[in-house]
Amino acid sequence: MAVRAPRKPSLNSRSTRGGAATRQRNAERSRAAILAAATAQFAANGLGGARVDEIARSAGVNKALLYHYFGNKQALFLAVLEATYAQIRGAEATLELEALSPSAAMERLVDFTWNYFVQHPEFITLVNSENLHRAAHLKRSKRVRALHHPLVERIGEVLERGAACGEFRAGVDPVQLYISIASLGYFYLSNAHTLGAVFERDLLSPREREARRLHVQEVVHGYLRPDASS
Amino acid sequence: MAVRAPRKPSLNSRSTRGGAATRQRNAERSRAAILAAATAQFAANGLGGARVDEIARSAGVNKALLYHYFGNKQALFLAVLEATYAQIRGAEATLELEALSPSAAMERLVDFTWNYFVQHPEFITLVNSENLHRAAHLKRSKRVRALHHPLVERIGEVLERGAACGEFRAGVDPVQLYISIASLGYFYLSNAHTLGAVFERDLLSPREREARRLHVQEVVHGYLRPDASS
Amino acid sequence: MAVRAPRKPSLNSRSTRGGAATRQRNAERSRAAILAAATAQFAANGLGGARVDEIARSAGVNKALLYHYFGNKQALFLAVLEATYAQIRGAEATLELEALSPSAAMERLVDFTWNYFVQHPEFITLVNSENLHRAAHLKRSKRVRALHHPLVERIGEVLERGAACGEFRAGVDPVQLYISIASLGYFYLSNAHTLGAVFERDLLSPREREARRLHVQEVVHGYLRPDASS
Amino acid sequence: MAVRAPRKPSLNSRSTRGGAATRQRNAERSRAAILAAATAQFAANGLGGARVDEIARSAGVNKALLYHYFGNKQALFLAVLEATYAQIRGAEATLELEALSPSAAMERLVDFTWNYFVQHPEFITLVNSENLHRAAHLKRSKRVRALHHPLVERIGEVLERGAACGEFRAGVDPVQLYISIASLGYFYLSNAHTLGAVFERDLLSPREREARRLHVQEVVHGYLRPDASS
DNA sequence: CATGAATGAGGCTTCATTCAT
DNA sequence: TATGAATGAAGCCTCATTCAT
Repeated sequence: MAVRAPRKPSLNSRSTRGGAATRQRNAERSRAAILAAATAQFAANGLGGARVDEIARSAGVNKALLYHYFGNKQALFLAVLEATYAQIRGAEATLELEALSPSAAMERLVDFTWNYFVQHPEFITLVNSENLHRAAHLKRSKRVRALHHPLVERIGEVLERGAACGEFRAGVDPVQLYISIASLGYFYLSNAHTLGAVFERDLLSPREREARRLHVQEVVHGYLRPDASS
Repeated sequence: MAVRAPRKPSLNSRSTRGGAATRQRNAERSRAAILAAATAQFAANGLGGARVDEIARSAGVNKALLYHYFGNKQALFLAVLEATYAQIRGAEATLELEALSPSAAMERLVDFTWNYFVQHPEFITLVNSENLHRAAHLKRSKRVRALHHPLVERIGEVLERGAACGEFRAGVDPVQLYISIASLGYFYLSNAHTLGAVFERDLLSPREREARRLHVQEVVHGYLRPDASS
Repeated sequence: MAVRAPRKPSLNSRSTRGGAATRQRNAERSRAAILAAATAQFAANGLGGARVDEIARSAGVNKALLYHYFGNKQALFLAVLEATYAQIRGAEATLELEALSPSAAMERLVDFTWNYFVQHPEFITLVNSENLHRAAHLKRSKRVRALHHPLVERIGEVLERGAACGEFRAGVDPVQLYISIASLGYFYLSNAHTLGAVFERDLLSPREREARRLHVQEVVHGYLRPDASS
Repeated sequence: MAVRAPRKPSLNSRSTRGGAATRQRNAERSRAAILAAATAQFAANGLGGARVDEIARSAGVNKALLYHYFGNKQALFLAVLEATYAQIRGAEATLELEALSPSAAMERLVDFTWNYFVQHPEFITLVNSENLHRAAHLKRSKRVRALHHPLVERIGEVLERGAACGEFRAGVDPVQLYISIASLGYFYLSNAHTLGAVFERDLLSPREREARRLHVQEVVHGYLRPDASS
């Protein structure tokens, strides 16, 4: 009555063969599967709209396991956010901007950023969802903060080189610039649906997307080029 | 002696004497109260996160009345969206860009856009929420589409005047430009929480906000100024 | 997706006839039905063992209504406790102990207490459950405290009269005495199952119950009678 | 140089060399650890409220081991109950009541009972929990029944001696008396939280506890003393 | 025009228990 | 003897929506 009745042995047990290695591997695999499924679900529906049931189902595991590994929905969301930021900053770190001329470095950064957003639409929705919650989860994460120090430094270095050799205007704040570079792509893609609806243009067609990429390059380049009169 | 204070009639007190006209007025008042409450709630929590109960409560009306007027949550959300877009486009329409030099007109548009976003944070969350739903509601609204034709025309006119007199570069797509102007402010404000967390800067402090406004002006102006070599 | 789909009209609506009075009456009736069902369930299974589903089902109402009226399981439990204490103290208050001789008054109080416990076994389980939780709910209830002031006063008055006329020993603390009177019955009934099991006696048979009632009377009377030597 | 501190072997460390004997010893240790942890958890939360997870964790063993040794939660609960009853009856058996005068013997029994309840609060909660389940577990245990025969006999012997020498009234049922002795302490302690809340007294303070002990002695003695007139 | 009562469906989370080694 | 991985069932609670007046 008040005590839960003992569970009868289930009949659909999966008799996975394999040694301790298999178990171990499955543990990692389960965690990864949950994280991947959660990323997809949170991206598609936001934190509030995602369903734990659906995440577990599409990860191929039991809901209880999800809670065993991640604690609760919000902690899982934070885990997803951390993995997501680690991914973009990790990819970004391979750009080797130092090896390029300032203009070429900036062009590559702009292209990378745009392309990353295009190829990882989940990044945008996840970050939007986190902003709806005023970054409540991210604020608690030291890991994510640490990821961003090198980014700012690298951009600052490019700007300095560019200013020194006369390719760029001087006095540009690397954080402001990075936010602008991100803005021009992120907003376009994040708001493509409403913008497309109100301006009656399919902003996500390949042609329009390519046009936008060029436009962003032009805006950034146009802004950075030094004043004609100086 | 104490004079009894007149009882303030409740928003929709049924004790109001009067015929159809009074009833009509109360109806209008109720509708408006619901819409205002819904705007606040949807802005604060998104479509999925907003609670019909809470909207009704904070509007001071019964839930059933809300359904009576608006049908369901999604229809209410669309009503909020339409009102929200009408508001920004209406305010924008009073700018009288035609009366200004191209540069001044552009500056005013940029300032207006930035300031509007700052002063109407609900606009951003509402539009984000609609984008999470792939503009499913907006696509059904003719009203909103119509609101945007004049905007594009007006910007196009400024760009043409600017190109003609040499103040601006030629060949700029007004839609692309408008999206960029919006991007630079919207993204900054929409993502201020996550950006603030990862860059460890309070991007919403008055000082930082003013810095951003100037930066946006510079980016737009820097981009539009004609090439030095031409 | 993220937004819950609208509910289709249910087909099993109960077309209760009747005017506003019916509605009103049903509201009270629903509350009362929930409280009664909750009392039974909490008594049978304790706070932790009771099931909200079962309470709602046996009250003939929807779970959501239960939450609408009572907030949550614990608040419902407190409501049950308050009603339960009000009941016993209310019944007790009709005893008119002042109209009886001290001995007769005490006898009546002992009988009442024993009989109440016998006839209201739910009282015992509910109070036990609350004690398992260290009276966490009761401590927050002013209502219950107020109920007990008259009880102590009334017992004190009987004791004083008894001591004055030589029927009782002097210096008895009314609270200690009341606790003892309650003990002798409550413990017997509350622990009848374990005591019955270990002593191999059916302590709840009518004969044994009557024997216990007399025993309690004797213990109380034996204790209160003044010392022979004095 | 720093001398490396010897690593304390974990409770069930598998690195322990040795044959079956060692394994046996660890097994015993694990069983005991589980039983102790279970006693604490069941006492603190009742059968329904205790968590198998928590028991295993605080015993420092794996949950599966717990099931390996005890079968299931309810069987573990019974094991705890049996050990608990064995403990109190074992301690009681050392009282040597036969060596004392009837009055002194009774006083010692009352004191022992009270003190045991004070020092073993887990006894009370465990027994209460078992009563909530109508002694379903205990009824199946022959071991526990056997423990209680000597108790009844010993009390009966004291009562007879007391009646014979005129110290006690005649005709007292030893089971009734034992239940009353237990009642007066058990109920007070078991219900200290609710009684304290309603009577607004801290019944568990040292001073109040001592007052209760004396009161119980007085009640038992007052009841047992022979009638003055006879 | 307005309302308090009521509900079905589903959401997050917990828990006793078993599996495979 | 011992364990980490995994799960089915169920528990508490919420929420958009409808009913009856």
